[in-house]
Amino acid sequence: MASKPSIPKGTRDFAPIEMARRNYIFNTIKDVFALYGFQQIETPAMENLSTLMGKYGEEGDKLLFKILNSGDFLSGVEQTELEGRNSVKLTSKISEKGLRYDLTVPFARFVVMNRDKLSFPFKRFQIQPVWRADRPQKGRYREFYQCDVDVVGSNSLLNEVELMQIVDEVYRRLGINVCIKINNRKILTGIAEMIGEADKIVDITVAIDKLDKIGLDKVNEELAAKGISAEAIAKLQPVILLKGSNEEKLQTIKTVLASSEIGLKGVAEIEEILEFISLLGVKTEVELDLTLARGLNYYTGAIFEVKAKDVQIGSITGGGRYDNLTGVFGVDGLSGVGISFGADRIYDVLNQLELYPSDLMQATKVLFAVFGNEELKFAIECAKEMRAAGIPVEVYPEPVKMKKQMSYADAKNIPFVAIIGETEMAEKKVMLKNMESGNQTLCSVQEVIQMVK
RNA sequence: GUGGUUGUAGCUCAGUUGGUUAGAGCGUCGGAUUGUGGUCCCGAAGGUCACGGGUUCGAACCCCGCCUUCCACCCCA
Repeated sequence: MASKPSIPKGTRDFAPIEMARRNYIFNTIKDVFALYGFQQIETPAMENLSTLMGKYGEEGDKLLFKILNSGDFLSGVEQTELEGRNSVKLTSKISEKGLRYDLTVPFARFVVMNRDKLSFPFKRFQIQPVWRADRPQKGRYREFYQCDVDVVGSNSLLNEVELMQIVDEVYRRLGINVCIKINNRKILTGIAEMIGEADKIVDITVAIDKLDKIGLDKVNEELAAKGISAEAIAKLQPVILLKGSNEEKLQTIKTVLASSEIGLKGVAEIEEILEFISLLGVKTEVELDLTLARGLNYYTGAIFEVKAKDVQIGSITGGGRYDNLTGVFGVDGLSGVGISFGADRIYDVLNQLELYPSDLMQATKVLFAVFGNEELKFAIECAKEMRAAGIPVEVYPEPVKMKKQMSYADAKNIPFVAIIGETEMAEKKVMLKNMESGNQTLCSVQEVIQMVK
């Protein structure tokens, strides 16, 4: 007896209903991307480990899924190395490929390898699964999809503005109320300078990013634990607790950062972006949030995060500007800005709010139900004619009991059943039943096409 | 990676201090109805109680291990 089948921890199957919903999300996003001239690319599921290692920090390296070399993967390993039991060292000998951890690093690699063919600014989007050997939780998987959209090779803030228009449009189409939070890494850097802890910028941002979640006291505790001076923490308080409209916040922060060149640059960038946003009449609420840091420390300019207003869930979209995207692969001077839509979380939000269009699962329009093999032949000819007219139809493949065939149509939410028996076939017609009303009429295939179109 | 939690029919779950043959609802299949689904009625099939050890006369239940689920950290989408 075979044992019960299973799938690896943190992975999922997607049944038809889930695929219909996921495709609805992906298609909505793709349609909007296309409106702004973004082009789709794909990269391999696996990359060379040399491409991936060291790009996500020490923690990230641990979370990479590594692929065992093919064939006799131990052939190049000495006995002493095996006995040494040094996993990290051994890994590099027996594995040279890994599953991608995100879409940004493979994209940077792609840009470097194809820079002769690309014209810049290059606007690309990419929707593919990524893998992380993290411990799964609700809404956290070992295989999940990212939807990345980036512009590389342009420093213009117009790119930031376009990305926010895209966010605005995508969520308008999906019917989700959201708030876009923005910040700027340069402002954070300026703040760190002003409180005299410039070298602790990463620790500071990681700590204040948690304000929403753990509260002010815990944030201050964490700051102290990271070695930030009490004086610096005190100076930080007014910034963390900043309230009011975006204009008021900007005024306050300008005075705080008066002597920080980089800080004021960040403020100016935010001001320019907000100006465009109001000029374009973007309807989504845009809020300047100085506690927004996004742990990733490769951001260098604008930072975005999108939160659903009606559902308690983490951010559903995030991103920012990162200078020197391709520097690690030896090509300097290419700045990028991009965002990533969290498809799995958007899926959860749409589920909770029941915002899916009602006809998502209604693909087949007509089911042909027959009483015998002769009728079956007639049915497949009718089906061919209807498909040629662009109408999705199915033929029940066996002349089983009508009850069974009707149930099938019902379960699959097919709106019409074309019943064919001896009497119908004699007239070269079908008995078309409307499954919702229960009414049925005898009609020709051409008439059926007109009725269900 | 740390600490906790979960697993019983296809699904959602009951199951007494350890005691005969492990139950229900939904779903599936069949019948009522030999040309008609979604409601109602009748019936049936379906289980190595996640898996592997142990304790016991006896284990779904107690102990150990292991996998899985979910939760809080860490980190992150």
